[in-house]
Amino acid sequence: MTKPRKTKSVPKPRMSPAHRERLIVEGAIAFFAEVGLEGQTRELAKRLGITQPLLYRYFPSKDDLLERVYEEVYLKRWKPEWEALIADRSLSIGERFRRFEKDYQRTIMTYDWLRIFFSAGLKGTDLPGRYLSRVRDLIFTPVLGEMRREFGLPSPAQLPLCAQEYELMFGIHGALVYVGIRRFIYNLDVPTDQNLVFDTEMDAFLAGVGPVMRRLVAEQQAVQRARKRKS
Amino acid sequence: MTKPRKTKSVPKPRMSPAHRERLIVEGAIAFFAEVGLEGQTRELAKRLGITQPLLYRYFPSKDDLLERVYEEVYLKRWKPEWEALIADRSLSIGERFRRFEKDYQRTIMTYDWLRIFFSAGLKGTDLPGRYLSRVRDLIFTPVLGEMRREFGLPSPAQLPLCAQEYELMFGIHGALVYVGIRRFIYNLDVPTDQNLVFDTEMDAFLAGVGPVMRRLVAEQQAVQRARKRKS
DNA sequence: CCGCTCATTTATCAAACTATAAATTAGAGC
DNA sequence: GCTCTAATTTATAGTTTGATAAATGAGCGG
Repeated sequence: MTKPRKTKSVPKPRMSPAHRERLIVEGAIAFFAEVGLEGQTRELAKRLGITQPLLYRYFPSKDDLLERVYEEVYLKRWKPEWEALIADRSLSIGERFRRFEKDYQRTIMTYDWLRIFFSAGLKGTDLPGRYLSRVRDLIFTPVLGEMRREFGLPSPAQLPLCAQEYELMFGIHGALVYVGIRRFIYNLDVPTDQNLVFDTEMDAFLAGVGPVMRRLVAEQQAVQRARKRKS
Repeated sequence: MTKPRKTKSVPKPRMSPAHRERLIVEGAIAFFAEVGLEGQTRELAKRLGITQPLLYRYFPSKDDLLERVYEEVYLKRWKPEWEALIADRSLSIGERFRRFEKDYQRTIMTYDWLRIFFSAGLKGTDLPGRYLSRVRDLIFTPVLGEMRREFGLPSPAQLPLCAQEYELMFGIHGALVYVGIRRFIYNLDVPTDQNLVFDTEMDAFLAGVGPVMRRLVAEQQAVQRARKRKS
């Protein structure tokens, strides 16, 4: 048992604005992830051990604080090295994609990342849209191009990537994210060995993607030829 | 332009409790799906064209109304015929599973179903957990059993289904649900031809699942043999 | 150790929240 | 038509919300 302190004895260290701001942002990430974006500023302040009006000295409004949270969680955690990895032809595209998804999933599969992402989506924010556009343009598009190459199929320049091919990418991506959804959104137990789950999913995907892409390309080419014949 | 009505001329049909209750429940489903479960009873009443206290004549509290919404959307939309379909050996298990997922996804891939499901999950409700347990026990378990059979692998009675095999099922399931997530939670455009997307995903899954299950079973058997040798 | 800056708190507002009690009135049964 | 049940509204209590203004006091520079 600790010695009883004098009343009101809690030490109140005065902080530099920079330090206090960091504490608020980090506290806000944990707080809004847990209770949702409708969480109340009073409750957040209580958890931070400060008063609620102090929040408004650092952020003009609750929405501004939320913007800052998005920036911190989604923009700052994006790794430019991912794009380089995809382009590295010293590995097979299957292996490159496997390594990318492994690190990517490790990055996003957190309580904070997933719960705030879904809360923002439900709220109607354009955050998920902007974020997934980036994934599609910077990752999926080059991956599909490399797969076309490795399977001996026409390059995207010769035969544009079709929606179905993108859906294949979103499919495996979604299958992997779904593990995190079950864990952090649905509060379910998922197998402890995430790597094993990951590899199993990825094996099944890589085993199936080649034949399906071949078929899709063949269908596209048939459409093209039919069109040419007509004109 | 319509003729100006007399003031207060809006006709106020008095409804039977049963009818009014239906209107409230259906309005509540649409309302909470759109604005989230924190949506306010006043706003809901306004949309229904009734006053807010009237809601409390039909439901003792907001939480009771929400419970009713869950029941209506999740329990009432479950189709017992799904379980029969899976058991029907006049079709290959691949075809049975394809047909199940096609109808299942058509059932759940709605604005209401998905958005309320995720809101409830974020809120901490056990709804997603209970619901997915049902899917696992009534669908995934028999499907995996049938697949073992069709691939000439040991039955689940001989060699229990392992977590990895369940993850394969959750994987394809998640890949398909992810289409709905992108559409209704993230507010993104997804390809208009849902059936084509669906078939592409399912083709890739069915092409890959056989080999992977064989490998998983072989690994399990190796573990079993090693254990037997030890004892 | 004095004074001033500014980090932080107290006090408070106006609006919006769930929920309840009492007053109203539509409409079925006679 | 009269009456009475109950569907519905008005009025309102009691909290809680995001946000602001004014008061306080910690701690640095001198």
